[in-house]
Amino acid sequence: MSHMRPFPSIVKFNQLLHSLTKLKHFSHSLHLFKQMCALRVPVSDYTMSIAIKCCCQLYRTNDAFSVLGFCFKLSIVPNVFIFNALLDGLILEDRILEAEVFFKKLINNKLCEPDVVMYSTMIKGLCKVGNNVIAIQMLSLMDESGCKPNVVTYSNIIDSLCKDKMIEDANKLFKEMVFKKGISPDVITYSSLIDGFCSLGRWEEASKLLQEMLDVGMSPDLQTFTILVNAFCKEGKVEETENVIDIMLEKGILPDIVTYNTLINGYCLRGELNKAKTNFDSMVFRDLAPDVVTYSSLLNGYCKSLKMDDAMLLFQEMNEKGVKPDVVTYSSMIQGLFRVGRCGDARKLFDKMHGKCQMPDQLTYGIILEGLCNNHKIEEALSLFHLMGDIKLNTEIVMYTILIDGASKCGKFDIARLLFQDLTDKGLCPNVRTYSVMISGLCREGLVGDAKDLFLKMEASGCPPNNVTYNILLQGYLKNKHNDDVEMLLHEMDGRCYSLDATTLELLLNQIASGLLDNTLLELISKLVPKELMDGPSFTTLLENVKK
DNA sequence: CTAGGGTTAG
Repeated sequence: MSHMRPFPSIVKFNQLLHSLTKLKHFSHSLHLFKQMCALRVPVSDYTMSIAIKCCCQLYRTNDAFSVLGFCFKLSIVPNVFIFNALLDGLILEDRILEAEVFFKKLINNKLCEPDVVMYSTMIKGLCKVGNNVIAIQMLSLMDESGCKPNVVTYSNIIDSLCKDKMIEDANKLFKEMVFKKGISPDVITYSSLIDGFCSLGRWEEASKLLQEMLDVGMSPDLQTFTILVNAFCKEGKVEETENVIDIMLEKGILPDIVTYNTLINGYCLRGELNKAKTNFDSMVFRDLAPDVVTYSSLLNGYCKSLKMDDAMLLFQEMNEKGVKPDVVTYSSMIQGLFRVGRCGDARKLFDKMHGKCQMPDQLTYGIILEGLCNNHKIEEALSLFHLMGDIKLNTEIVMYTILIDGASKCGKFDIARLLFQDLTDKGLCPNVRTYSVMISGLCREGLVGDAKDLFLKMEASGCPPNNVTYNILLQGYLKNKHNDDVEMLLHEMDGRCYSLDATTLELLLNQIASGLLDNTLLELISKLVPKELMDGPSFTTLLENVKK
């Protein structure tokens, strides 16, 4: 095309760039764009919108704005597609404040009339930074300014609410969309809600939605099925998981790499390593190449089960296959090695990740601090902590909590106490975990009175104890024979609708059995036992209907 | 020849 004179129509060039962009070959597309400019091909506004989109998708939004400047030079008037791409780029880079300023500037300077896509993009950005309330305000704002929201606008907010576990609000908005606005939900809206309900274990409602979809003749797609697979195998519902896969295949929908990764990860989290490995093998058999997520998930499964030799072999295999381990992979491996006491090997891998330019992040450092503490290397952990510098920004309290827990578990409660004092002096606020870990440490030392004082201080400090804190203190009372306090705490837990964890329950029952605790407590205790995981048959029956 | 929403890993 570049050798033809005159040049082919710009439409032909645009089609070419468009195809590359659709295939996500953004840099190639940009490369061609640059060549076109060098050849002085008369580019159009559409060409510019593609170039700008490519920059944005490559996280080079600043460059995209340079291209916008180039538009003015060429006397190309930027259109709403160009502005939307730029807005989306800012949001992709989490530059929400700049996005808002840009959005307002476009409106105030009448550079373009915001359309439903622009509003939806802005709403997506607000949701992304956790500003659901403002997002909902913008929803009514757009309505007032005569721009009708559509199913995408609503789905953006609904999904965000679901992710924040605000499922009731999501459901309310869903109803508003359907009944007040007459906008029909599509497969994406349903999938978001189903995922929301599933992740809260609310199977009944999830299945009702799935049924509703089927009733209106809408078929779940690959992503909907992947959502169901994710929910089922994370819960250990093996039969249901396999059922979903079978149904997918019957409907001619083939699992993709994400579906397999989801399966493998889900099984690994349940310790079902054989199932995970079987799925790993079958994805290879189906000609899907495992990626870094696949390997990291399976490897994490091995690490969590302390099968470090298998993990090492897999780590080797991924390197041989040319799949580059990333910070997640290394962190999993390091955690596993620490857990089996192979501190030297953990250290080697830590050095290696630096060598491969995979920089440890906050989670990695947390894993290492915990690993060092669990292997009685408190001093090393402390010096690493002091060397960490900026990396611990925003997570310093997390690191402190790990160290406090580690020190007191090693019997060095004096260090734990110093650390707790230190963080307070620095003006850091202990969170519920910090307090819980401290209370646990105090109880371990037999200082139940101090533990109780700290427990009471939590409420006053605006950081009320949670279910875990209660269980920790209760265990402290039980182990230190503070039986008078036990009953009171149980009543409080009942009042707060808290429940006993397995360890605390066992401790309670043992003490009752051995006569250390009064058996009249049994009635109260039974109220605090969490409901069994609901294995209602409804989901299974429903899956049968999906087949039809 | 145009744009925006849902699924996976430490």
